[in-house]
Amino acid sequence: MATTRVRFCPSPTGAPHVGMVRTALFNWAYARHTGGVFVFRVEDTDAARDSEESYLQLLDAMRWLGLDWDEGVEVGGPHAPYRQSQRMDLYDDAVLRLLRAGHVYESFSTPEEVEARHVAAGRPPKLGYDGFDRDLTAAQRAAYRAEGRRPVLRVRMPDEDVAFDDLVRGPVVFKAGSAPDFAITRGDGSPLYTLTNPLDDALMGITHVLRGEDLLSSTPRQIVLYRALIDLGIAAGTPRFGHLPYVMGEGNKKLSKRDPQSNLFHHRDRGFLPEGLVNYLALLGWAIAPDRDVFTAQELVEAFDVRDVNVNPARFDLKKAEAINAAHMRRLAPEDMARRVVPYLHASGLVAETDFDALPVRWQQVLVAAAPLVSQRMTLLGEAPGMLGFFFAPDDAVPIEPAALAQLGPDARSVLEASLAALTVLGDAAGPGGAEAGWTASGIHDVLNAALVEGLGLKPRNAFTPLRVAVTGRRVSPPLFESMALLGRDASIRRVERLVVLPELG
RNA sequence: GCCCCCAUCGUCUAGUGGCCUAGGACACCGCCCUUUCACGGCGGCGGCACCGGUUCGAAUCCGGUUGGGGGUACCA
Repeated sequence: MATTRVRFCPSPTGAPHVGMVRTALFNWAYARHTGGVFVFRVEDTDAARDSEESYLQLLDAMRWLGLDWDEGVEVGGPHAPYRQSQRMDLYDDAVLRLLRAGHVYESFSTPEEVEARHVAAGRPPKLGYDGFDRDLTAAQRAAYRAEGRRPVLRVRMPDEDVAFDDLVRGPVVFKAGSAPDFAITRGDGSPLYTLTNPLDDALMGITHVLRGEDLLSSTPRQIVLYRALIDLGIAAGTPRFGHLPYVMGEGNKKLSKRDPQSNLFHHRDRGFLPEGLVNYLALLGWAIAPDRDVFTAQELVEAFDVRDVNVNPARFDLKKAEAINAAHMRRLAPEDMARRVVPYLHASGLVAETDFDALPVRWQQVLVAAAPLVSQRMTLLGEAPGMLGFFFAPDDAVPIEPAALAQLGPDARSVLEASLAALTVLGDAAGPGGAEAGWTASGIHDVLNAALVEGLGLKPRNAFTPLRVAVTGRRVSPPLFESMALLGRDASIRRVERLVVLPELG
């Protein structure tokens, strides 16, 4: 059996779109699942809309998500180059052969003329090209050229139904005459997507075309072009097509490029894990099992088959995406989590370094130790600064939320004073001879519990909330005693002392 | 206008004629756990668009209706 060859072939226009990424993901997963080849080609034939910046973003997106490709831009391969802007001679050659064989013809009609003919004949104006130039004589063509007109080349559509078996939708039939003869070049001779996409697929031996549903109705045209390419010996056969459901936004519309949620990098900036996004995107139109929806890319690859892809459009649901991401967050090993959090800490100005390895060892240790405390409390890495910021702030400058202060009762000061008295008797660390007196989470808990809950008869909630505010500045924080243990004895005590004397207190 | 696709809880989905008085997840609401917030556990809310057929039997098959979406470019 021939090797499966699939491709991802975006146009570099604008920022990477989550719908586009989902298409890339399914192609990648299918290639990996079948042991096939994943080709990454860039379709930059529209100079007016394409940009180098967008091309770079595409690479960035694919690499970030871990969607590696076997052939294509940057890595090369037997069918290089993989940017269509560098393949123009190939297109020119194919166009010539198509024209000589009579599969395409020169068309001089302007859109305005076509429309005028429809109107004159009492037809709706927007019917599409009418085949007017199909059988122009050489003399007529010469006359048009003499007027200064430059023709586009059109493919003759057959007067018969075009059918194919869609990998996700099953049999699809387009009625004869429903697609007009279509252009494959512009008037200046430059090739259009309608030519370059199927031609490159043929040239690159693509066996399975998995793409968005928006291209479903262009499939009969591509099949007809493919027949011509087969006739010319350029294509070995027609690929199998599979049309993936849309990714929808709010309302019932395709997720718009204008919507920030459509931008992959928007989600990365907020702190999505690539694992989380890959997992969530795979859920849009596919399911790994009836009762499970958290899985790794590897598990996706093992289970993925295009034939299992759903036909319905799927709405991008940020809440669900975040929940999936949170599940992956909890799976991260402490050091892994610590490393990933650093860029977000840096972005918030909490640390000067952008990279974990550049951090002072003391802070590396704090981060790794704090990771397990916060991993199940975070949905996105972007929450890390809020969650961990108090570790990095100077003791006398920990920001204290007004709301956190406001919730404290009138006895907060006395609670803090009692805490101080209890804490100061605690040693620096758990000594070999006196474990109960060490500055550890359990040591701190025991001594505080004895002083406040048992001693003063306070409810745990009332006893520990003032301390939490003193140490972290917030009403919500990582576990208090573990945080104090990590922060260290001196820093913890200084922070409590600071709050005690704060005039705003009670 | 014409062509094509689609239709299960609010959302993502499982379901390919009997295992379905329709399963899971997110969201939401209770309760439990608990030093906050979470995690976790338990429970609840909530759906086969409609009408006909086929069949002993239909969410599943067929036809239609309605409702969405896409295409109909010298964009991709």
